[in-house]
Amino acid sequence: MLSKNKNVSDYKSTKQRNKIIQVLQNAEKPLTAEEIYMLVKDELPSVVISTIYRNMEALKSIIVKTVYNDGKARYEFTKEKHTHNLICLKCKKSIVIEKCPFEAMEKNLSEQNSFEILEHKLEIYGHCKDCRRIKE
Amino acid sequence: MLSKNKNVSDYKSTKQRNKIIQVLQNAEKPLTAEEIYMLVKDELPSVVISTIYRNMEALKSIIVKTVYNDGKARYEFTKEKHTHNLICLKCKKSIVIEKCPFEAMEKNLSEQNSFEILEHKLEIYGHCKDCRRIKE
DNA sequence: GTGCTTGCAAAGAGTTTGCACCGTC
DNA sequence: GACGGTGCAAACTCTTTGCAAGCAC
Repeated sequence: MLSKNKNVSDYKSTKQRNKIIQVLQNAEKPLTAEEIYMLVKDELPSVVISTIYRNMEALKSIIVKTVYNDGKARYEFTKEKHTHNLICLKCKKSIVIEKCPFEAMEKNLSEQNSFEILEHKLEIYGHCKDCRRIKE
Repeated sequence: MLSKNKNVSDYKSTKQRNKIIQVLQNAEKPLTAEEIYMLVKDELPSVVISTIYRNMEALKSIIVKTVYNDGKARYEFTKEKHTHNLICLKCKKSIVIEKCPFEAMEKNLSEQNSFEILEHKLEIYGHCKDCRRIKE
């Protein structure tokens, strides 16, 4: 599994791969392998979950993997624009924040700590507008 | 395993528990269960890793669990003061950021999205001062 | 003594991998 | 036709759980 500097167009187009990409494009939140699997399975009943995992690996260059605190990885397309999400703890929906709240601090932080910042991960958890109305 | 509003002092003090707490206190970074296990094992060779996991659960109220992108959970004491870390991708050391870069944005973000923010997770990855000097 | 805690073994969940067949280019 | 992709089954890693014995209070 060595990276050979491939880009996406080097890969074969299969019906599984195409459907996986379509599922991710239509997703309104990052999806778990299981979720992608179920959605792909709707149209291609014979897929197995290892095909999902192998494609996540193959499409690595255009997909971001984030492991949440429940131990499950979520996958989504890399945004052209760097964004973060407000993640609802009840309905699990996620709201995209266009402006990265962290950006402004990054330079200072980097200088103050002599630390070369390469990437960061910010997830914000709470209750969305809809779920705040529901008394638990 | 229902929470009965216990606090830490409700729990029995065992040599395993005490050693685990000591290990976490001396840690300079959040530790995996495996790392805690190995350190505890040095003094109590008979411990098993399930004891570590069960104590992480028991001490939940004073410990924060964070799952990194490698799929492994890390545990550390909850800081009185909310902090974040600069995590070095080479040596894995982590540098504490006292001032939360996110705090200032929180109120605005919450209002703009009608989202009740309950918690957030911010991890910053890069290379620390020491590791920047080393050519890979 | 009671009930939480531990050690041990086995089970679970999520993810990865070996292998033979299949499909794309 | 070559080679990457897929289905299937088994393996692996991290974490959780049932049970009986042990230990703290």
